[in-house]
Amino acid sequence: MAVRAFMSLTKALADPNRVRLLLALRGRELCACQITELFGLAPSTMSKHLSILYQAGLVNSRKNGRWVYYSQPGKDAPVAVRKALEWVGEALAGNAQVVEDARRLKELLKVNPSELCRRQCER
Amino acid sequence: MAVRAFMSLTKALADPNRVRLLLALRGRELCACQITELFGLAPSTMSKHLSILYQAGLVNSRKNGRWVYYSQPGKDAPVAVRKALEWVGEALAGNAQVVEDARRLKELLKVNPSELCRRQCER
DNA sequence: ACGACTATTCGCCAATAAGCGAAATGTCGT
DNA sequence: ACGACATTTCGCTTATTGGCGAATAGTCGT
Repeated sequence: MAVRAFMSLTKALADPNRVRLLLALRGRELCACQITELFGLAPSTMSKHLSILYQAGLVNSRKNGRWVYYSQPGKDAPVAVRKALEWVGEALAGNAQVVEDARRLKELLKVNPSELCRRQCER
Repeated sequence: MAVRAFMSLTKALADPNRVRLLLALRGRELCACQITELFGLAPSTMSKHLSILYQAGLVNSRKNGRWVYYSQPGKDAPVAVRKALEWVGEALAGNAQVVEDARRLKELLKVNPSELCRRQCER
């Protein structure tokens, strides 16, 4: 693996919001607006984060109409990526912030995604 | 593990020089001046990099007189640290830049460390 | 105690990255 | 075709990081 490519991985992991997002994606895919709401950032900011993770190969994206769904890469992902996700997952297992994120996400999933987008527009 | 502590790991890995250094430390300890010479950076710059790696727990340091030796942490290191080093090592195994570093390091080890320090002063 | 020497800390500048809002892109329903 | 809507791109500001040289700290030999 080229150093340059590896750095896109490490740099992608060098931001708390992006790391938290990777953990939130365990076991489910999330729409961009759900992710944006979860972190309370501007949609444009979140989009940038997602782009960085995508470039690094740390998330997959799937487009369905106007919605874009992000998810963890599967078994077909490069070893370095799988290792990275494994490392992040193990290191932050049971972490307070991550647990809290999971709790808030659970609530968020009850709300219609369209409602979330509306909230973001009102800001 | 706290997110904050984990970020000190990921941020430490988010620089190519620091990652290359971690690989150079495999199997041997190196004195600060040897490291500085290997990367061709200013001593103060290298010292900063070493401090960041040390804070993150990714390197050990041992002081012997005026020299400070840096090395890979051992079995007693936290799991997250060992995992990180393992990940870096596997991802960049056989990488051209890393191999070249190893070659240059081999030459460097033939030179008396004091000579290296003198070189750095002349700059 | 003093000068030579290795490494680190400090102060500064340039480059990179995170954040936002506004504008642009692409998609759906009518 | 058009307006509403979800997301991304662009332009900008602020914060962080990497780099250097000068000054400081700590250690050795004399």
